[in-house]
Amino acid sequence: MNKKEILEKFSADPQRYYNVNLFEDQGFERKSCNECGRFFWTLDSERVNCPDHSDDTYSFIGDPPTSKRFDYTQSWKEVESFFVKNNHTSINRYPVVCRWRDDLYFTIASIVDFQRVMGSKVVFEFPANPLVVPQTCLRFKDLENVGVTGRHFSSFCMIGQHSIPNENGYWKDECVELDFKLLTQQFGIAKKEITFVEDVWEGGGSFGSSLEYFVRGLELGNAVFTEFQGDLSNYKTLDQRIIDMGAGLERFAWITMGTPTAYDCCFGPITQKLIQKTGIDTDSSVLVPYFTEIAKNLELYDDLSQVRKNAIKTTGLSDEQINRIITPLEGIYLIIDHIRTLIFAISDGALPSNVGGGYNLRIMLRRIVSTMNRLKLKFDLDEIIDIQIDYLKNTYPELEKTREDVKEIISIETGRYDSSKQRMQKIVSKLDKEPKVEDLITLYESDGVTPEYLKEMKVISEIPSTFYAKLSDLHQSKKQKEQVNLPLEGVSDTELLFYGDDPREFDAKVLKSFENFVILDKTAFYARGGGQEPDHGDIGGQEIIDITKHGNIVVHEIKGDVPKEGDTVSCRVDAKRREGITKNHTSTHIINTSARSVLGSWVWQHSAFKEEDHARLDITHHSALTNDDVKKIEDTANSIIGKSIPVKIENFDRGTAEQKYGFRIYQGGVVPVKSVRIVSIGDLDIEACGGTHVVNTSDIEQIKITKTKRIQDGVVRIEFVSGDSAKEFVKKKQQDSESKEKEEKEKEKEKEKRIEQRQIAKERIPVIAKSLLECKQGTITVDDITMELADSGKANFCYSTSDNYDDVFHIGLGEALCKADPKLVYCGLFEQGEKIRVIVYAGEDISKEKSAGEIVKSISQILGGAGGGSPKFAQGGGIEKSRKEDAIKNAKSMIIE
RNA sequence: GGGCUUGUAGUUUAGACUGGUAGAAUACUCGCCUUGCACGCGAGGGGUCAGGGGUUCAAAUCCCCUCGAGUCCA
Repeated sequence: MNKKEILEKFSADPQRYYNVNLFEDQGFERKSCNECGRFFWTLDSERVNCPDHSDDTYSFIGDPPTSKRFDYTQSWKEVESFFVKNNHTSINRYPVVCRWRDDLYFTIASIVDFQRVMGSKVVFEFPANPLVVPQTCLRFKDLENVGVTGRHFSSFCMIGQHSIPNENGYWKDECVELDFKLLTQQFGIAKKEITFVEDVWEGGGSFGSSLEYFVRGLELGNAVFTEFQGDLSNYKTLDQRIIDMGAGLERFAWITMGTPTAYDCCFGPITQKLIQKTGIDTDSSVLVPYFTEIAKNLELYDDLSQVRKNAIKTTGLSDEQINRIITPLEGIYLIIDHIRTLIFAISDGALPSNVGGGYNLRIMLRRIVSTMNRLKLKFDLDEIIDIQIDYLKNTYPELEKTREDVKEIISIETGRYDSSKQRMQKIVSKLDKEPKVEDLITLYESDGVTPEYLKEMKVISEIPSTFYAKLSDLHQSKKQKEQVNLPLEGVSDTELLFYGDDPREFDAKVLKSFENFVILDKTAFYARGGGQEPDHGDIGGQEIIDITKHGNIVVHEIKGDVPKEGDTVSCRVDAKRREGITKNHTSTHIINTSARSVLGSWVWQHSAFKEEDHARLDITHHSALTNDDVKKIEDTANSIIGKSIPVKIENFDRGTAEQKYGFRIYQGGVVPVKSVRIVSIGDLDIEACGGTHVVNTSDIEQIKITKTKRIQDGVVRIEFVSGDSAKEFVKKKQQDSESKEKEEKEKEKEKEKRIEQRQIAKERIPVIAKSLLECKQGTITVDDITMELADSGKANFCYSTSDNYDDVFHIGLGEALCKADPKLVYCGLFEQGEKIRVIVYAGEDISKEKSAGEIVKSISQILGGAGGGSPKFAQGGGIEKSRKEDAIKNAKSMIIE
């Protein structure tokens, strides 16, 4: 749908869409901008242009329009007290990690808090009406702008003012009046300063008119009146109209403070502290005109560097001033902003990683580190985190709980970046020529070396324009989820017996049957869902293959013939299997909470799988688990079992459950139902869960973690067994460890033997060599070594067939002998296990004539094997031990001839 | 979920394509020289080549599996 078309339509009928009581009462005039033609409402008779094109745009910098000054914390207190005074409920912010919506990773607007997706429809659930919320929102679209433009943040506080027009709530007139009063009465802004601009908002299949309110060119808020659904050619009024007013808290603070940038007044004491530390001269006669120009120019150019260039030109700043003041300030703003976002994200359970939204967090941390490196800033990140949390907890006290966890994650991630940079440098240093596009893609895909980094390191001068096109070609294959369409129309919902008496045997009426599928009026068979595998059993004697849930209808797939519709069938659930699965399911909850308490608050369930005899739980965690971690988690889990805690199951309205227990309940993901089933193990673990559970933790008897594995960056898989399976596993493990111990002892012995052999070689070789060489002619034997010496000028031959020595000895002896007598060929044959090995050493003078390699080849062949090597040294072997003597004879004939 | 890279003394690594005695630097220990304190010379200890399996007479090297580290994409 085209936004422009809707705006044209709405602006053509201002009486219907935009004129609110306030405008009538106060005498606002509706005008059209001389520059762009957009319609706006003002009390200022001299104003001719819309806020984007007015002369007073951004003139609040250095000259705020209010007599009062409010920083970030105070601004919220003002907003909150105003709305509370006017019958609004102030509610706590929702997590920035948007766990209640599958299609969003982070919370991007305050209205998202109250949106729940049910099927393909978005419904709104408000815990109060009207309400106001200081919602931290994360947006990564304008990351390049952060720190530079003076007003872009990677996370910001959206003041959400929401109302449903009914007996409690209100519609347009009251909304705009409240916003006007907020600005004029609470913040003391002159009425003439406020401009309302006509706009529309559309998204998610619904749309409505909106009024954006500006003061001196700064958009403070946007009141959206979500009213219609459908598209422009065919729409109808929503059953549930909604006021969605979102205002930027940072901008409220900024306009009252009039600082050069919004960053100067929104981060608390940390900004000044870092500026002092760096020793930047914050001369307002430089900063105020510069940042005012930046703010004004931002809309004029697409390219940020152009905006910057133009502002520098207009304000006449020197390169020296830019390098000394502006650039370091931009860096400081970026660092503080990014850390604030990381604090919120990590506190709410997100981890920097290479997947999904976690990648944005990793990028931000890397921007922080590389900015510090580039500007040679030496900041203590822990200190920045501490000061920021100290400040933020005035508004968000919950951040205190995760203070240390945030530091831990950031320090781990910083370390990872350092090592990955070293790696990148190493890879880059190995490049011997300028890489082609193909090489760049390989470097990027396999080694994580970005072309930007290569450009920075001056390996390439420009990023080839075809790079991104080629890259995206490589990743175009898309997977589609298989969707099974079953003829389920008109079938009524299945009564779920496993939430009630949960019988193992029951009779039920067949509502529908087709192919291999049976639908009953009620069932005690658990259908696949929530990571829990389906039950086994039989329906009317026919074995069940699979059970799935389609909406509220349970479909059983069976082997063999299906019963007739209308029949009553007797059903039996495989009790043993169910018991195993049930224990494993409750164990999953127990391990999840144990892992969280052992590892840290960032641990969430990523996914889970429960079978009869084994189960696995994937949790979010930054590193692979150590043996110590595993042991602690297991011990914690078993102590929970030991405490015999009852497992309580209650049903709640979803909104109530969220408010009461928080978003920790969504461990298993979003629950697309109005009423949630809350499974709680004391107050240790509270989750929304539809699975089957034991009555008391003691029923599980024992939990044993069998294996852990890092399955992707930021996710660790824990495989475990519980109940009888755990007992069996422990027993088997003990047997294994006994046999392993034996094996290890043998290994140890072998090692000792080797050391002993080495010692023998060291001691004996010089003695043997000496006594052999002392003899000038004939045959001599020392310690099983036989030497046959010929007249000078001919080859000398020395051999051993003793098994008392190993390879180290033979090599050592051969080397020693050949060094002393360059015309000697040494040949060692010895048995090693099932095989026989040959080592031949040839002296310097003789090796050209009688190559060790050739000799070995020949001998090995006789022994039924093969071998090879260099002329001076070679080795080989075979399997025919009995032919040892033949082999020596052969060698002798080859050498002496 | 898919792909790719990678794992060798305490540390940095060579050797892998082409299977054949695991080598160097640095640190460490000892000795000599020197006695101006990041010097020179010599000797020595230190490696389950991530683990397991396979092929082979022979595997750090080739193949498979597992584990760890890293990275890109979805």
